[in-house]
Amino acid sequence: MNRFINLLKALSDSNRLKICAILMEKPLCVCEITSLLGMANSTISEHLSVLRKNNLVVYERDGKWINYKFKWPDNQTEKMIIMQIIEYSKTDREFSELVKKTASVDREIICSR
Amino acid sequence: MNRFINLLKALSDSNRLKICAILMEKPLCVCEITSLLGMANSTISEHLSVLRKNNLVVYERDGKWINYKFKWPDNQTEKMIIMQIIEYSKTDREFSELVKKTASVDREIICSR
DNA sequence: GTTATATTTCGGTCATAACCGAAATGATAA
DNA sequence: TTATCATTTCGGTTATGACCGAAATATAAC
Repeated sequence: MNRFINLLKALSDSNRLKICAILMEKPLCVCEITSLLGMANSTISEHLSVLRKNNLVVYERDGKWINYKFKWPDNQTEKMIIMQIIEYSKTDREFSELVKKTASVDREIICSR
Repeated sequence: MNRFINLLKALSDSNRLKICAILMEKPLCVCEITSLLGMANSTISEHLSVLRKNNLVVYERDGKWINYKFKWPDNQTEKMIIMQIIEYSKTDREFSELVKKTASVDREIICSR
């Protein structure tokens, strides 16, 4: 029960919901997410830590970057609920534009300024 | 968007989720909810205030009591999401036992001790 | 090995939220 | 009008969470 409440809490933050939505588009490194959301990388890292603790993302190293990927829960009901929450949030304009921008983000340009 | 996030936040608290679940059973006064959840009535009142602000409950006076009722959102997607969240939370044992207890709660006995 | 750099951790600030008991409110009942 | 009692508001405490910049860590590139 508490596990489920924590899952809901993790999704009840617009920035984390945005991170989930863009990670559903494609795997991203912290730099890219930082650039897309316009926040400090430490903040993004902490959000990712919350999502990780709730098994909503996984990551794997790729050269000098770490790719974060969205991960659906095994439980079908939880999966359904999360799917609806994220899909519904995409009906928001700012939200959907962010998702659209995700396709063209390029770590080679963004990182190591 | 923020409206939806606030709705999720309102449901991301186990006590408020419990209140929603028991109000789906039948309308209850603050005393009854207080008794069922075992918390201070001021705390319950504040939780109800949050649910009210998010249009998840309505209330009407009934003699010396105020009956709180659960209210589904008009928006169908939101309704669906909330329905699944509450139904899923009822699969928790403690949660479902609380819901079961609701049927037999009686304000005449509980209130004005 | 040293440097560069992506990521995480840490210290700190600010805001918010859950909870309680007590006081205030407001409607009912006497 | 006064007393009663359900409910809300208030003051205060404690915990948590979002955010930042800076320091620490770890990996990769040289």
